[in-house]
Amino acid sequence: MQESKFNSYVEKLTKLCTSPDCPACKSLLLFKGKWNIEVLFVLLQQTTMRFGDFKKAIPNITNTMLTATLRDLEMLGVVKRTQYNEIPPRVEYSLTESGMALLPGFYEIALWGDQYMK
Amino acid sequence: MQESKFNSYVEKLTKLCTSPDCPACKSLLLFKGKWNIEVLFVLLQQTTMRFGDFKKAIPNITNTMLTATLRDLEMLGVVKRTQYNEIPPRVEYSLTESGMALLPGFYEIALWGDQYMK
DNA sequence: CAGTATCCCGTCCGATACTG
DNA sequence: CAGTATCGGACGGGATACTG
Repeated sequence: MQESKFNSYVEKLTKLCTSPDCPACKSLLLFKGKWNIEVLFVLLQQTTMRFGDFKKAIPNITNTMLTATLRDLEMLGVVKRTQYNEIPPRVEYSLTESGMALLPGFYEIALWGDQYMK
Repeated sequence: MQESKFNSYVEKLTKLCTSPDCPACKSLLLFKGKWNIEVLFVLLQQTTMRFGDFKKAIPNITNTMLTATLRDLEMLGVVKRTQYNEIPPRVEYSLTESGMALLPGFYEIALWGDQYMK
């Protein structure tokens, strides 16, 4: 990476991140939970999923952790929960606009990993 | 974000992330430690820093955590540690090529936060 | 200056059992 | 089906004191 490009990125990033609790830095909350990214990732590829679908896609996750993670992602505004009042109950999870907008950033980070984490 | 663009991103990302322990997904290790990103961020803006500089820049961090974080980032290959055998001892930390290459991804994520985490 | 060495505590998280 | 409730252990991380 050439120096001028690097410096221009640093400058832009510095302008964005004015303090550890600025909106830009809050995006790190996404990475906090142990399961957040994995849950988000399977949802990215599925458009809409139910509780049981997540459990099938991520066999190691427990009920407790899956619930907590989904609630967390809902609070963060990246996942939408839709409940249908039927018997048996049906609940569907999908990405919000904000959730979809994460994709370019995730891809960039994943690309980096693919290059440098071999 | 339009659907075709979204789908093309999903496809590219899926190709990259074949399993939870593929190189691409290993990039998440960067976000694991509580202080990793903050340490990395101050280093981005400084090119080279010493132990004491970090402590000044991040007042709340303890010796233990700073050491552990720097070691972790060194293991991940994003930070380089250079020790000069002088009295008093001098140690300098700087970014590696791989560390600098993180910048575009970080910026993308920060941009997202700035837009959606208000 | 640049760290170790200990001690200790809170929370995260897993396992299991139960429910509307 | 889609969760809650409860318990207990492991581990991340803080505070303090010490060292080559």
